[in-house]
Amino acid sequence: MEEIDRRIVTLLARDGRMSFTDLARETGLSVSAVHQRVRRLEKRGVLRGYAAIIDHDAIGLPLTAFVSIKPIDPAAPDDAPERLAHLAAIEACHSVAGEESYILKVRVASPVALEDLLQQIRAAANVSTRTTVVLSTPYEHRAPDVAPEPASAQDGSV
Amino acid sequence: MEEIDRRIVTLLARDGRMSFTDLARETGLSVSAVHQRVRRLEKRGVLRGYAAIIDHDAIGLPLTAFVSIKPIDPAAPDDAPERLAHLAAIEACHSVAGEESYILKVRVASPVALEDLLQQIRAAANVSTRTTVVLSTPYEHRAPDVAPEPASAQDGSV
DNA sequence: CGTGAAATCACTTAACT
DNA sequence: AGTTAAGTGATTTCACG
Repeated sequence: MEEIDRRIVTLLARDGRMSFTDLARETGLSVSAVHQRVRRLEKRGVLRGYAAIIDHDAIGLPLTAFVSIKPIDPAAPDDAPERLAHLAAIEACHSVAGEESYILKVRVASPVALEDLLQQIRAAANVSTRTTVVLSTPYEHRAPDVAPEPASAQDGSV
Repeated sequence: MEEIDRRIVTLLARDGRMSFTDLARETGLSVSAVHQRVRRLEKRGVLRGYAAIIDHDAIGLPLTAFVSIKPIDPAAPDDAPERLAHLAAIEACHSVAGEESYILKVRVASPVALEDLLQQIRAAANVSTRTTVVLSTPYEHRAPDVAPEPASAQDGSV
């Protein structure tokens, strides 16, 4: 991926609703050239989608936590992500190296809701849990520095 | 926050570039009524912004990790977030309950880049670090279920 | 891959319930 | 807060270099 695509990705990471007109101005290309590149980046999966950044306090989910999980039966097939996918409180699921097998990021309304969620997680995936409660979030969702890296496409499209 | 605002927030959390026209269709309101509500939600800070969701593999940052940090000198003032803010590899910084004081989410190009980043973190914030490397991410950035919660605004605006 | 132009559609404001 | 209407500006497609 070269210079202009990187610039487009950076700009959209910082403002997902930036217009093609503004992207064109910032990149020095014509509007339709930018349009073409954005569609290509979307199709290649470099731009995976767009999301509003929400204030979770304002929508009644003020409690964030990281939940590390470990299988009760280490011999059982590890399908925890699928078993947990129906729980809307789980925002993210990362498979990790170390003591535990996954780290979940969860958002709930209250301590009681967290307690309830943990029970659901343990029951659904047959795991033990270790929970780290977030007290405050100095920053989050910072856009990456898109550097001039290899970035070979996995899907063969170009 | 009532029904329609919650619906708007939900829709924009799932597709941050959804047009006002589509939002109007989905909510049963006129385009300008939706427009008005979105602007109000932005000003109240419920909608904090918009971002493209990026494939970090494609932009040369394929290594994600969680870095927990603990002050070397527990008596020193705790300004780790500001001291670390200049490091672009840090996507998020959460203050947490438990053994450590913060959990950072970081994105880097390689194991060596991670090693280098950890040294920078330790030096900049005078902390020890404990790192959990992400092996894969079954899911991330899932939009919340915006439920009918209190959601009292903190800024007094209505 | 790029451009410019044309048609369509979305955004934004205003005047008015 | 909502509506419709009207003007402006953005998106999208197309023909072409």
